[in-house]
Amino acid sequence: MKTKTTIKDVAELAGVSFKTVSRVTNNEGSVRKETLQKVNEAIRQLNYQPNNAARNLAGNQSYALGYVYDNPNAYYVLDMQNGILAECRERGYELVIHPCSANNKDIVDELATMIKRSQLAGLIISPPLSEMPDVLSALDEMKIPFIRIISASEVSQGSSPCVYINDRDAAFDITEHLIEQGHSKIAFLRGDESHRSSHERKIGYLNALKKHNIPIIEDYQIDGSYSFEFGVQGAKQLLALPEPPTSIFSCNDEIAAGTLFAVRLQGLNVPEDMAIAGFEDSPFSRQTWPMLTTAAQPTNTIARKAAASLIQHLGHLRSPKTSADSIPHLHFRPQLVTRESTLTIPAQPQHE
Amino acid sequence: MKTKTTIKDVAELAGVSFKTVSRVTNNEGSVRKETLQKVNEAIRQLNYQPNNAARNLAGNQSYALGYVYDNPNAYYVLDMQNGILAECRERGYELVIHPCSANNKDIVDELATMIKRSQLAGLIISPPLSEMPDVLSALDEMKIPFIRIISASEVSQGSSPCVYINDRDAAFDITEHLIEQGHSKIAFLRGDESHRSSHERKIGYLNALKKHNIPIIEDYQIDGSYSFEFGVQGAKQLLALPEPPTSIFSCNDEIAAGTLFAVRLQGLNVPEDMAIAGFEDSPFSRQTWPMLTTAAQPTNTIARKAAASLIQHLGHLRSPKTSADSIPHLHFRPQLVTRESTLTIPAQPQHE
DNA sequence: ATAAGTGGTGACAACGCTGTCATTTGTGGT
DNA sequence: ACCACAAATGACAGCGTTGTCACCACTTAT
Repeated sequence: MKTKTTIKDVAELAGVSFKTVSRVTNNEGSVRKETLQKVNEAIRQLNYQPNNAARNLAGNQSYALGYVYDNPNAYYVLDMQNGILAECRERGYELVIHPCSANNKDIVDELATMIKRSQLAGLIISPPLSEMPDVLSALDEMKIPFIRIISASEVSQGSSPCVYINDRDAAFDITEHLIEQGHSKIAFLRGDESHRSSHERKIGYLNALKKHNIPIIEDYQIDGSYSFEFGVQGAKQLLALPEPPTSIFSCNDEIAAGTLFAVRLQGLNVPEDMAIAGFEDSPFSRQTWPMLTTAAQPTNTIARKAAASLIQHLGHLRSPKTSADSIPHLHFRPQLVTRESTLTIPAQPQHE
Repeated sequence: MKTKTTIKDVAELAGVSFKTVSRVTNNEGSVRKETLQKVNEAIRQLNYQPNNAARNLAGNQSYALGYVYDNPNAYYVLDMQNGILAECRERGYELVIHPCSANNKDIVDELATMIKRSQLAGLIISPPLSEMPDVLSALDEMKIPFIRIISASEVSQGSSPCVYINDRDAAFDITEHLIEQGHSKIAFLRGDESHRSSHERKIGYLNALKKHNIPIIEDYQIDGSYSFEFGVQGAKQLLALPEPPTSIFSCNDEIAAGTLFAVRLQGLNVPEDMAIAGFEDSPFSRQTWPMLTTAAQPTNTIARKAAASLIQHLGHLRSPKTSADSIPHLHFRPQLVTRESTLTIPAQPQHE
């Protein structure tokens, strides 16, 4: 790794004091154009990279974000991670990832320790942790800035900045799509209790039924978890009903894959005998036969925007002159993606 | 975040000099038991966490590892990541993840910049980057310690420390399993050219055929990529042959899922008309119908061991007295997991 | 001409820790 | 009891930055 080039080497080459170099690297302003150019040239020549450790130490601040999650969905996590990372790289931040268990009793202590240890400047939190009141209040108390991704159809309990995912209306769209396909016996397999998304999606489902005056049947609604296994089990339960549904809206693609599995195992055809829809547009919704109708959300973009928003906020904290102190709220609504698993009437022109 | 507790606070409470506290936190030895207890007690009481920035700066070293990957398999990446992270947390290291593109022309520069920027102490590299000679030699030149996960059946080109995954013999096992099920027309769908694993698995496949004196048919071997789409396309190609195979060994589960999809689309039954095996034991090998026979590797454990090994090596670099300077080699052999997609003759007792 | 800014720059302390080396304390051999 | 030597501890100088404050060279207003 050659001999380390420090700020002083740059200063010498540029013929200025090392403090001036610091001014340049930090965009502090009040540097003459001429000087600025000399310094930048020197930086380029020496391929100088400020030492983060020294920076953090001297500035008593940190350029590291944390991503906290507890999510079984590998695709989702990786999408989030990559999105955040892209933004971090661009803005000169580090990313510390922190997988953890939401039902760990000491989750709050764990987070506190981790924030301290890694000297984090801010946190990005995805569901279900982002929806746990005790975690949020603890974080508030620690006075660590954070942004969270949550499932909600509208801005809710004021306080902390959020990225809102409108699962409710997206689920409404899916249900309405099933109705348009001629279904009135539509079942719903709900995901984890602890994820607000599962409730939101259910509300969307119910709203669509109500709007179209379709009777709501208790037996068609089964609560479970975001897993393949539940999809299998839920489908079996539905098929055993005296009057089984003709379509099943599963709360995510994993459940839907299980549903599909079980339905086909019974010798039924999809979508003719049973239409099946998922949610999330995870890769394996495209790897089933037939492919699954689902709702797509731009997870990577969501993550990037969340990170960008947080970083911007941190910047404001540092220079209190521009006290646009609040992080703006962001909204996303997953988009319906229709595929073979629900298309009984002739397919309309597709966009995929 | 309260008032920061520093090493001096601890020293004062324990009634020793702050250097002694440093000795304790760094396990330097030559501290009396009695003193050690006092200090530890003080650390506990104050919930003291050494400041990493200061540590790195003063010691001119770093407690951060990098995980470099370019892999489309979310489950694999996350497993690796979690394994490494577990070890890092335990040993007081940070983890910097670095997804990148192996066919990026400037990959070497990119890594150099990243290593410098994040002040990394060592690297963990997974395929296919871990198998690219130019990347390795560049890393060697930078003198950054690293450990890599590679596909190989035996210790090869000496140099840098590796974790060896014996894909070859595992593929042999799978092929032999198909043979035991009565197949002699066994096709092989190979994954990416750039992943050595795809070649190793093919060699294993060929070895098994040879051992059992089964003729090797060129048309049964198709090269492609580790993707669902290739599985679909490859299967179609095989089924169009004048004399199609009776079983297909797909180079990983994703390909196998595609294969399954295409085979069933043709109205064939699995495993009766066509047996299908995958590789990797990724979750969705359990989410197909029927479930896929595959080979399982303990990715999480592999990752942990790799990280542990690297960290140990870094420790040795610091204290050159114990100059066990070489990182030991580690070997893993994926294990055959038989499931319905290949079981034509009555199932033997299962362990899952 | 003189006082009062203002933008640009530099000197220097401080951040919390590790490395080095000097110093103190304890131990065993005589 | 004494010395020699090792073990335990402390004093202090950095590590590469940022923050603070002082300073200088100009303007601009008097």
